[in-house]
Amino acid sequence: MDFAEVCVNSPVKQPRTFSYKIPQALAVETGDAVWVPFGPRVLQGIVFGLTELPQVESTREIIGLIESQPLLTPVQVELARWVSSYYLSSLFSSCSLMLPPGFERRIVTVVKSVEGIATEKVSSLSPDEVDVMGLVTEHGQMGMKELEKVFGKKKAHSCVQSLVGWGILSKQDTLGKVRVRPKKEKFVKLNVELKDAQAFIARWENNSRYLQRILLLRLLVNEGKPLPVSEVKRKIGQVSSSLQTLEKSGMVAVEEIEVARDPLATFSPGPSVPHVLTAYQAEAWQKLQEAIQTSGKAAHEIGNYPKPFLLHGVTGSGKTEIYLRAVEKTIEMGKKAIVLVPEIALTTQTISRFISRFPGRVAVLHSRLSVGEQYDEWWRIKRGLCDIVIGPRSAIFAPQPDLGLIVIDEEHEWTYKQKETQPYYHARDVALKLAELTGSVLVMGSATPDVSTYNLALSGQYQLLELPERVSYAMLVSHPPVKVVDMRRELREGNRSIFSRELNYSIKQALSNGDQVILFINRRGAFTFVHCGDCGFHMRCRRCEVSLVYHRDEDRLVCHQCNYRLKVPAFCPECNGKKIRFSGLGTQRVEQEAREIFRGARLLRWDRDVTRKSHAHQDIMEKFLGREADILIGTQMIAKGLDIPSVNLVGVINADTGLSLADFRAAERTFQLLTQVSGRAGRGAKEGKVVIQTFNPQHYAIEAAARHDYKAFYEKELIYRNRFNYPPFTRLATLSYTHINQSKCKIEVERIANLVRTEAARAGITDVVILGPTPAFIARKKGKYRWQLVVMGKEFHFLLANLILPSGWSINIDPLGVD
DNA sequence: AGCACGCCGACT
DNA sequence: GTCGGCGTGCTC
Repeated sequence: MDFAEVCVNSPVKQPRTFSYKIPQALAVETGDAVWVPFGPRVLQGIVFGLTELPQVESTREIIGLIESQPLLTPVQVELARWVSSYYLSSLFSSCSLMLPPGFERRIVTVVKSVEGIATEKVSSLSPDEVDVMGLVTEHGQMGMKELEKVFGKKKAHSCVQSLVGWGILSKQDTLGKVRVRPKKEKFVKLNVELKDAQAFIARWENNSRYLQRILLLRLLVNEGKPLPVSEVKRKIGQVSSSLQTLEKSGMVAVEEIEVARDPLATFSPGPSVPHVLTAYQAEAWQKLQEAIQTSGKAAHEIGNYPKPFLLHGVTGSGKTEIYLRAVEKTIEMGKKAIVLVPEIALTTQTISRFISRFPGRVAVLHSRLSVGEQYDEWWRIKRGLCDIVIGPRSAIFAPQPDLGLIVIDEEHEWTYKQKETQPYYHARDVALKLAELTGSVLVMGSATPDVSTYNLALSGQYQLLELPERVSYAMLVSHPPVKVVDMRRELREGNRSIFSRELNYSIKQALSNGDQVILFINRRGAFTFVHCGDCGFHMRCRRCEVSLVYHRDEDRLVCHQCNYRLKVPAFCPECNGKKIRFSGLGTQRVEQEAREIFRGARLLRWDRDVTRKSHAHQDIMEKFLGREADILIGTQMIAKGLDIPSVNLVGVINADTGLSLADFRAAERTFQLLTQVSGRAGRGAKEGKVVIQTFNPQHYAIEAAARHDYKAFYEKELIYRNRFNYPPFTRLATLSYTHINQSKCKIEVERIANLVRTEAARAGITDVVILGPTPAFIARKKGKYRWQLVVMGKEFHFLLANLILPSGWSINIDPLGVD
């Protein structure tokens, strides 16, 4: 094998590998990170495979290894290949997901002045060139980036080029700074026999000049192991001089040892409660246990990997206990696990249970960890030191060796789909592929499974495990009764408050009983719609096609898309009218009105505006748990993970906000959210109550949520999906294009639409429909127009994979929601 | 990123 | 017919 197929970190994203010759002296294997020449520069690359023959005749040589061991396993290389081809993204971007944090290093161009320039050359330079030369000579050397800042990109480049041509300056590519390296700490240890040290102590301990040295030696003798210098300093004060003397005399040695930073410091382990399984739990556990046992015996080696599990369990049915046992069993079989949770900050209660059940063996991957901490964790995992990796969607790419189990908690959550940067992957789909590649057992859990997931479970693709009962502290509890209030009727009967009479009464009742209340409203801000009472003009963001929301605490109009902020105008910008009207409902207004109506009640608000600070989630949760507030008002955040026994009433202020969205998944989302919110009530000893306010009381999503009836919802939803041929009956992809010029944007999208349609016809593809061009749901974002095509069909992969799109385009496979 | 290549307009 | 603007594509 003389050649390597390498995917390079090229600024032009390439979905393929390039062939390089392996130098005689270099041992290269699949998964290695290498430096390779690429055009005029040196780039980072990942070896995807070794071959006898290159793709092209003339090849260049690999420069060297970046790390002495492969950073990706063969399975990960395979997974990267799959991610790239499925999501139509570059190979390197897929690898990036799996590489140690801070791995990517840029090339920095540095300009230096050349020694001994003949002065006669200088006289023929332009004034700009003289300035550039002057600045560079003054600093000795300068980065190209800095020069660009001073002179502008164009000028800097042209001047540098001619100066280099004259031989006055020289240009060199160097590597950018390493962003992270292992954290090292100085340790001090005894460098002589124990008895020699003791003899030294005995001899000098009464001499005051030796005080520090004696203290230090005693400490080392007593501890019997190397100690961090920082700890020594903490215990016996300043020691650097005596340390130096002892080191010189050879009594002690100081060395640097790599240490891991401790990211679990912020998690307090919860109590580890032994559990007795209910009959349903026991049945589910039985099947899961069998699968873990067989897969541990490498059944997948004959191409027979275990069928994924869907654990459908109502809120509070004890899914976490099943996960914990599955992890335990997996470890017993000598394998390791990855546990995915939707959002670390909102699932601390679940994570604490893992940490206390498996102390010292859990790695929690948290986006709030510093890059350094993330780097340490990556290597700890890679070295096989963590039996369990818990994290958000990206944790599916953790370098966990000997993988035997993948758990996806709250499988239906949308946070599992990456939508900020390419590849736009879904962690659930990646997990399915990874489970297949490693023969791991995959457990997806949810109270309200994704309609597509449940459909696959019913069709036998997944094994369905059902937990239909609620348990609390080993006792069976019933679902709280849900009262649906028709807000049209409230209006008709003269109640214009945002609280229905039912909810108003229930809150007062709960407060007088000393119970806690949760109020759910799915929008931030105070008023979500601001318009002119005279001409009807409505306040919109000037860069995005969305309404501005009035935020009372800062007295500003805020764009929830681009964060643009604006003072409320005193006059209408259109007709100069004075009647600026506020309407629509957000958390701040609910807080305000609740303050007026329920006087004396202590309120707490939980939305993105108050959680921007780092530990805010934890703070709010603890405050509410510690009964420092009576009413908690919040957005979806309160619907997740919060397990508070003393909450007896949950009020949904407006169940319809999600329903009105132009998305075929609107009903599903509403059902999931309402079910989750309702699940917050009555987790303790008392029976809870849920009040849902709505203008659509007959909507099937609301009716089914009120009856806690997942199956009824699923059946209605599936009929609707089938009628309009939406997933799971088809697949979707959106191709979107952004451009500052509205008409250019539209023309380009029309061009591609025609291209795709022609190509589909030519290739004889009949089951693919191309919708559009249409403006995106948010037709303009941050000043750029957005048009898109929606591709619907079962087999569009071939069609899209061969499409060549100019820059400005992006493809989203299996998109979630409107964007 | 940087360089080659090519297409089009202004000039000898 | 030639020179050179820059827009586009390629780098194993």
